[in-house]
Amino acid sequence: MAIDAQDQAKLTEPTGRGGSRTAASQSRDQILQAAAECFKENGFAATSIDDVAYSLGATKGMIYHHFRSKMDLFFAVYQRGMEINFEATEPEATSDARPLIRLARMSIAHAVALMAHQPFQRVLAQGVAMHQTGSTTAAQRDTLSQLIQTRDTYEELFRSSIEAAAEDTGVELSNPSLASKSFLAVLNSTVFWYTPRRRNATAEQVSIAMELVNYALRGLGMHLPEDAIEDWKKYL
Amino acid sequence: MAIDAQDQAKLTEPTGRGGSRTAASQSRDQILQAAAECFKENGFAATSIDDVAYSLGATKGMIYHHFRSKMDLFFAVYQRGMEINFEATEPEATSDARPLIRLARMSIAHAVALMAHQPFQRVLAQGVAMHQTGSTTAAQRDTLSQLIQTRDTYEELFRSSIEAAAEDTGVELSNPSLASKSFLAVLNSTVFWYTPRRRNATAEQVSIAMELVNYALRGLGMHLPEDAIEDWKKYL
DNA sequence: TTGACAACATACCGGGTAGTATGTTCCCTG
DNA sequence: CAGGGAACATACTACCCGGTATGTTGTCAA
Repeated sequence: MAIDAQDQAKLTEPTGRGGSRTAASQSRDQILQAAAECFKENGFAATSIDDVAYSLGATKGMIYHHFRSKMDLFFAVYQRGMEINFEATEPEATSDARPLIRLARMSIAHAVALMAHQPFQRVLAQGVAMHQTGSTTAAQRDTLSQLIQTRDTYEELFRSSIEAAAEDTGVELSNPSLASKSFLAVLNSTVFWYTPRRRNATAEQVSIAMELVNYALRGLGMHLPEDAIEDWKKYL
Repeated sequence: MAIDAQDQAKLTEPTGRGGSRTAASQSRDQILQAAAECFKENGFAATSIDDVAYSLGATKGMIYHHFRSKMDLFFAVYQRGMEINFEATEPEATSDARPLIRLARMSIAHAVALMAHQPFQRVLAQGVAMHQTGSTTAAQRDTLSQLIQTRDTYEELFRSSIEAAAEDTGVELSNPSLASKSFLAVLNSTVFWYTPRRRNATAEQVSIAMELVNYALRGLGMHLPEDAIEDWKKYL
């Protein structure tokens, strides 16, 4: 449902003058960005629609023109966050490099995306937390389950990559499930403490990401190969 | 302030018949437990005082008889969580074993305590998140800062232990701050996915804790020494 | 016996907020 | 140049919830 709206927005993008985006699509993006920021700041429950609208210099009516409910808005932000993650890691994940190289590159890309789009990533964390508990209506729980499943798929991507790398490098994983959970815990840890510096934040983010991946790989009994870093060195 | 009330409760504990606790102290503990559970389930903002009261089979008046405000209740739960952590790790932290052994034992104790008292630990995470943002009044922000400082002290305990172990084992930490953050991220990761099984959860928890510490230490370039495990083997 | 206080329950108030209903403006199409 | 709909703003409602004020019951000390 949310996907349809998104696709529709993309299809109608080239409308208007000079190839600029549709007003609707632009507004929607701005709302998502603002909502992500607000949800990150105060959490879903403590954020009012008026808060989001105010941060846009708009009113509640504008938000409800684009989203049916507060939950819908939250779901859209969540999905956008997942899109960001997939777009960041997919190019590396589908490459035909050696498993360890692939895993390392995926991980760095993931860690960098995490820091570059912090608000959305925090919403992802909140969404997972919401799912672990109870989120009111049955329909919402259904939608949320679908979104969580997307996230599970994403984690599965890492898990299989980890196992492939383990096999290729001859490493024995005593508990693959726990190992991949720990692995991702390290990569995702920046969500809780990282806040971007002034300018040239990219260099900082890449640097941190490399250190984290280095740590996470050592935890698995592997070592970060030089080949995996090369593409990122230009950002430092 | 909250400490005073707690100490007072402890001092008056031996009152009444048969050495049983004061009714007040007992009620307070029950409230803390129930509140931790509710905050864990739905988060601070989405949890109403009525929710907590209902889960106790009591009413709002009872809660407000023991706590001035919802924030006060939250702070008390937070502090109880910190007490749990300190009590779990302090015996190991102050031992005179070799640094690596000390670090390993502290870490296992910490990881086990985390799983054994999950609701409180999730409240800790929420408290940190609250502090990163803005939490209304100045007085609250003050109190919260104090509590966060307690947590910082706790993390510092680990960081110094990590550096001591690194020096003792001749390991070079390229970035000690990042390393300790990653280290704790692994230990704390269970908060987001672990839910206790039926009976004999302790064995499961100890098992998971050992695997996590194993991973976290390898990330630092160290290895979990056998001596550190022995005390825990009796739980398996 | 009394009265004073702890430990609650009940009743109530006021502010905030999700959601809706109804304007208003502007652009695009026929 | 209608007129219809998209893209909002304004106005309003109903409800939830934090906090308070007040009532009720049991206990214990004088």
